[in-house]
Amino acid sequence: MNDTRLIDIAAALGISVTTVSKALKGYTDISDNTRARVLEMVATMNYKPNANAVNLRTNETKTLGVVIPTMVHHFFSSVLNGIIDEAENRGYLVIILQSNEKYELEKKQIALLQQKRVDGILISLSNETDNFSHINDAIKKNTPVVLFDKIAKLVDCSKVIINDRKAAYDAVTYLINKGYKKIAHFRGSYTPQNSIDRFLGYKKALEDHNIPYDPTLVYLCDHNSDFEDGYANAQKLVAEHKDVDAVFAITDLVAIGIIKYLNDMHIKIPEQIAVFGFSNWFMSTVISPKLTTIDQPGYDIGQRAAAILINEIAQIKEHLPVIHQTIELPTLIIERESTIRN
Amino acid sequence: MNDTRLIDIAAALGISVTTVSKALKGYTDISDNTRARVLEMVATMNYKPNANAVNLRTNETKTLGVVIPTMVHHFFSSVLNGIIDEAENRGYLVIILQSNEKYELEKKQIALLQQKRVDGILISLSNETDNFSHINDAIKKNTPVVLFDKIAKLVDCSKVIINDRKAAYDAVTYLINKGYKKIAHFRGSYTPQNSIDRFLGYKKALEDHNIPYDPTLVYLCDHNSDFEDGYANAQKLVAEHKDVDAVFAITDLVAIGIIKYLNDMHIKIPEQIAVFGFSNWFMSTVISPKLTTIDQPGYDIGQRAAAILINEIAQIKEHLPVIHQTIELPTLIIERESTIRN
DNA sequence: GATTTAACCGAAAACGTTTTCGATTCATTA
DNA sequence: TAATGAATCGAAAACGTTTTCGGTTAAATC
Repeated sequence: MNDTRLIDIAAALGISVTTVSKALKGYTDISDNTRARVLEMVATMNYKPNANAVNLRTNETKTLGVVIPTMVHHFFSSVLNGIIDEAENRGYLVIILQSNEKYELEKKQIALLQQKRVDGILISLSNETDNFSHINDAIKKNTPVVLFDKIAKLVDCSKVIINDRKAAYDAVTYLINKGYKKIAHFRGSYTPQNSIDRFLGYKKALEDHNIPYDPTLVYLCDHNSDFEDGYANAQKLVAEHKDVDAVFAITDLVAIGIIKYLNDMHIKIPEQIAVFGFSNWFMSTVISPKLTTIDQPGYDIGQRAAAILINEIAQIKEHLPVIHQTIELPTLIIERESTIRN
Repeated sequence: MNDTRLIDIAAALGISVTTVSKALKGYTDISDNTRARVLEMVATMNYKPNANAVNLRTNETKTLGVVIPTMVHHFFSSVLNGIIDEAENRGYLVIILQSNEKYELEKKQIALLQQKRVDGILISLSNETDNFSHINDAIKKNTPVVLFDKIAKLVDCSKVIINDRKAAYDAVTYLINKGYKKIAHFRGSYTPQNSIDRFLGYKKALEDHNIPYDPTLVYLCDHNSDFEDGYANAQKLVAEHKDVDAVFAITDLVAIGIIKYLNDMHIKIPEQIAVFGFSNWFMSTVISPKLTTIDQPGYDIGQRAAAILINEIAQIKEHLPVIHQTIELPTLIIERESTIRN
């Protein structure tokens, strides 16, 4: 345990701890000569500041907290990637916690992060969460929060999202323009905003193109596994609606469940039923047929969210007013085999 | 910023900071009465200890550092899941850093973690890493390290791995027993231990079953994308060896690249060529045909690695001798369509 | 009644920084 | 020559805890 401290290099140089500290922090009342000597000794003694002492004194940790529903998920791991990169570039480290889609756990994780005194928190809400007092509590205590992906409009903080409603609208419009007449929607549970928005986009697109909205064409996927939800509901769909010719799924995984079932039943995609996903997972290029989907820029979302958070941290530190912003990142239709009829 | 401190609740109760602290830490020289009063006041004033002050005083951070090649990867996100769960259960938080398979970055990340004074470090080595001084340096400075998955035998620390050689041996033996005669191997780059071991397992299985080892049947996949490596090398394989009837791939992703190419060429799997993967990603149940593979218990690996690390931290703290252990987690053949001939 | 013992509490130091404020030196100016 | 100013440096307090060690009270023992 050869941790050299400020006092050690001060002793080695025969000067005071104050001078050493000041030399390192760029104070102007230190001569170039001593500064050079300090720098040299720091290098030879391999001095690294004790982060705990610095944190205690400066009252910041240079650490960000992240709470996501689950980490084993292509989209979220992409987001994390963006967060970690941006944070590291700006001198922050990242602590990651999972909510497992549970409200109580999400609440506990945020409390943990506050106790660790992270400088800011990034959250994608759990599906269960419909009470935001734990978030507001953190904000009130001066810990800036940025919401991403699964957000709540009611919370007063910055947000980074995609326009789920528009993306869904575009997807369904695409299907309509391709000539599909009877389009089903496999939706997610009722609380998450993006689940609601994608449904609304679906409905709006139908209405704008004079296709009557039929609630029996909407299937709810709110069990544990998106994949199995897709598979099971595809079975119901085929049984209940002989004449359906396309499905817009809330998730690639749901879509892949659908494809799986249709393949198993030897129902031709897209000749008999077309499938449209959402997220553009890697997997969707590998499945057969390749899945048409919406590209959701996970890395960018993470990166932007971290950037905004770090800026707000800086503003709070300088007692500047912080203006919350909501950033909407563009999505793209990725057209592949599952919707292209010859 | 209403952070209540020890001194605040001491003042509210008219007692000393010492007494409050002791009451909270279970010292026996505090009366039941005052302890109760302290506990109550702590609750009403919502006191949370300042982690930085505690860390400085106790010289520990209750934080673990993790360095992995990449986070956007099913196996590694599973491992992280296991690490985070175990850590949280034992009162630790986790800082995650990526090496992007670069030695220099890996080195930098470890230095960062040391500076943050994490209590221990978990690493899966980058493919580039063939010098381990940065790891040994951390160990020498009394920061325990546990290696997992991509390890180096030369480093003196605990390790959690699977028996790659045996798993590969089992896979190839399975193929041989199924009647496959000419089995190719798509291997990984030359430095990582598990790449080497899987290759050796492949070779040994052939030899033990009197099948001559043919180096031209071994294809190197060491580019950026496993998937594309698999696809490209499958093309070469089919061109160069008309009579190959099975491939053992180092990764599911490589295997899926192979499947993709064979599907594109309308080469029947497994009738013409069987494919065997490695890792049991979720994706392998979704591809068509479903992929036979080796199940690699990512979550368990992470959990065990974290558990060992935390135990070693405790032992070091109590000045007990720590005995490094290497844990080998069992793997399983998951038989699916890509190798089952009718 | 004097002494020991047990029960309970607090003063103070320590962890390693950062930062304020004052002190010292030396050259410069009136 | 005395006063001013610039250039350097250091003492000390502070951040919020934990822990050692000693002190005080009251009950128990001789």
